[in-house]
Amino acid sequence: VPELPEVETIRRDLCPLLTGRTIAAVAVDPATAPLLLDRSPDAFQARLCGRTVRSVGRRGKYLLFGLDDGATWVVHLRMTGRLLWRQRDAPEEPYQRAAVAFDGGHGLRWSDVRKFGTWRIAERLDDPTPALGPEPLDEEFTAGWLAGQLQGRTAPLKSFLLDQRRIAGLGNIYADEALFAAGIHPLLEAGAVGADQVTRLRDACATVLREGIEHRGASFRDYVDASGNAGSVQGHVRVFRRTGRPCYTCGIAIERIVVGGRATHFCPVCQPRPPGGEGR
DNA sequence: CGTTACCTGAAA
DNA sequence: TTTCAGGTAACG
Repeated sequence: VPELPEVETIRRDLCPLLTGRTIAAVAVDPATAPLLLDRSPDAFQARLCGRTVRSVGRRGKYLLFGLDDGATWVVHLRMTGRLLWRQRDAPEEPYQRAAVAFDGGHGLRWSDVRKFGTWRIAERLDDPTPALGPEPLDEEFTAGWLAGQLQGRTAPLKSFLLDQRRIAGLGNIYADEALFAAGIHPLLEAGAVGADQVTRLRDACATVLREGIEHRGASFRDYVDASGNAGSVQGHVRVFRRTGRPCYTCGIAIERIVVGGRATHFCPVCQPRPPGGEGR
């Protein structure tokens, strides 16, 4: 569900609401706790209560709540996780699995149909996230750097783009959209991307993610922002889930294949199959 | 590197 | 009833 633009939208919404607020209580559904938390619900609550939020950050698809004692509360929404800012006495959310009450009468509700989401606490000196590639909207994400990463890789380019250790934050929607914007077939071997294509690919990744943030994320299914409102990216995609519908550029029907176990959408004309073509 | 499992509900 | 879902970790 949430990729970089969705997580960034939530981060921007929550930053002014949470910064300076102090955690008053943490409640977690006991059946969900073993999947959600990195410790017992009691230990988690004890670790967070009384802490004040100093920063609300993001790294890839991880939300990072910086606490006043140097620790970081690390949240990953995975497929169906939602963080909603609600008044204390607001009714429980559908599939609400946890809640964090803050001073001031509001709190965060955690809703997660599939229970894949994770909360953990990273202490001051811990790495808050696993090893991730660069932020695609940062300066360090250059064509030269990307070319070096692509070098020698045999995986399909689509799979490369989804690998968070290479680039942090692209998911299935924006990977398909970036490949369309760059005019590259998703099955092209990563190491076979040409020098001119690398530059287009770098720019395409940054552009689709920036536009995704501008449209406040993609609500094809479960995603909503911290107020419960849908984004509008789904009204602007060129290929994602447009199987059989005409390409906005050339009019040919968009195709759907499976790459690395993920649904993949592309235009067979605007993203021509590479010569010597990958098959499957 | 590719495949599978994790969990649940909506859509086909 | 079966398939599919925007993510990742753990497999072989």
